[in-house]
Amino acid sequence: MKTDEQKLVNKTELENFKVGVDNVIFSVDTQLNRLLVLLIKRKDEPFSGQWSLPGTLVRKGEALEQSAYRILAEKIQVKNLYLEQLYTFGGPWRDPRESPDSYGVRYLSVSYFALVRFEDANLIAKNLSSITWYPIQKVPKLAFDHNKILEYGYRRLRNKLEYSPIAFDVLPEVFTLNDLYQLYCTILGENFSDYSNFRSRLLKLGFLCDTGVKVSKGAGRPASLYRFDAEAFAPFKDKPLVFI
Amino acid sequence: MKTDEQKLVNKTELENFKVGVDNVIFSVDTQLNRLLVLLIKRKDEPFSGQWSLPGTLVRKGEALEQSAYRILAEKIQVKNLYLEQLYTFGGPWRDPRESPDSYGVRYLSVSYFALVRFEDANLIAKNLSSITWYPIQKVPKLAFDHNKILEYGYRRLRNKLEYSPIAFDVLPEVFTLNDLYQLYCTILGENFSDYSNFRSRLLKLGFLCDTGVKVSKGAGRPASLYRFDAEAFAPFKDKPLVFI
DNA sequence: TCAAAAGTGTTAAGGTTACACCCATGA
DNA sequence: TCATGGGTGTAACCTTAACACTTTTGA
Repeated sequence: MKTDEQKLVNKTELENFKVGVDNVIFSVDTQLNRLLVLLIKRKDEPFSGQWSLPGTLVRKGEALEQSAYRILAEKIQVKNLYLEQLYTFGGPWRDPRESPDSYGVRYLSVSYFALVRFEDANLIAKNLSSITWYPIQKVPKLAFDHNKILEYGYRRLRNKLEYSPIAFDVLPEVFTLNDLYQLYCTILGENFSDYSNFRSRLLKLGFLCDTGVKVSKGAGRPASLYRFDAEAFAPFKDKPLVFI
Repeated sequence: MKTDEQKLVNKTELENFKVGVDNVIFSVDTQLNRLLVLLIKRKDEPFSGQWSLPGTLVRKGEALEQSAYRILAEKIQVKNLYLEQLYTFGGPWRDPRESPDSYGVRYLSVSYFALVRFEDANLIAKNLSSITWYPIQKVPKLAFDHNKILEYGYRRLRNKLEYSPIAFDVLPEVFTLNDLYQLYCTILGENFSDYSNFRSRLLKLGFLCDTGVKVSKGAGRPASLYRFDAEAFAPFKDKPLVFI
């Protein structure tokens, strides 16, 4: 039987942690106009066989962001991406392995949110049935608290898109204004803005430059290819800028 | 001498963590029109004697936010506050105790940002020279990476104030529109907006209700006391709302 | 020559800014 | 009666939203 003294000591005892990084990786399939999120089928316990966000535990000497890039690189080959820290979920009993019968340490998750270019993202997997792009509307029940993390990431994506130039990290070097508009529509939903108003707002900002090159898409007038001019954008950095 | 095999094993070894919570606690002295941040003088190694953000290590069974509230309650008595998670700093070598000669585990910090009502915040300390409100412009070099955390929190505070009703968590139950304006001025700097425009914008939104009660401040016309009407605000929740 | 896709222009409604001005009180 | 702080009004300007219209192409 424990004395009161012992109970007090137990109460103020520090928790030991393993730290994991979970990535919410988004991509936009511009052909089918679908917003996708990358999911992994777990092959180990806990939650073996269930879909989850791609994650990993942080290794000795590894920075958190480094860990996020590592897991990303293990799952997909990609040239262009945007990545930022999302939120930290660290309450007790997130992970069954916390049980004293198991490892007896708490599992904290630092989540990151990424947007990658769909066209040049190659999935890496021994068997491709264990990794897939899921349309955001069709995501099933995920392992751990990953549905909550995903929801959080989705909200952040929509906000970021409205007042940051992250779209250009994920579009090809040159793109038509319609490509850009479609990307916004896919993520924010139709009728977030009229095309012609979107167009004039973006052009007025002055950091999209017309390359002069035209590209034809079946019938209809050919579209100009534009380029994002990072230098012309510089003055807007850290300023509240609205794209929609 | 290590074999290549051993090196590889070491490389993929998981890190063990202690998790700390560090709070960036802001307050506004409306008398002197100063934005203040709560700092603690450390009395233990490492960085003994240096100023730091109030922080603590997470205990067994304790949620992160719970930990943030605990350290806050240990340092100040306060009735009204706003608190949210800020960012997680978890790179290697943030803390000298990570050294193998010391505890040999990594110290990760989940930071929280809080805004408290200055008037009813009583500092708790055995000796008051070890805890103090610092004007934001005069903050010295802090322990660990706390200056970086503070800077991050300061940016978040300014953003939050512009499009969230956090000011009302920190104002008295009833307040004059000038009190509100002064709060905004102190945090965002003068000339963020004309008083009369600020006034009409806020009143048009319709969630500030005039109590009819007047209060006099020396010479001059008495001001109406207003109350924040949380119910009338409800429809604006989760909508992008701009106060400035 | 017609439909499709790209791109331009117009207009009404509403918001923002920078003020000038009126009101109520204490000294 | 005047200085002080509170409160109202307004005209010029800018932004937004909706939609009509022109241009350039392939079939």
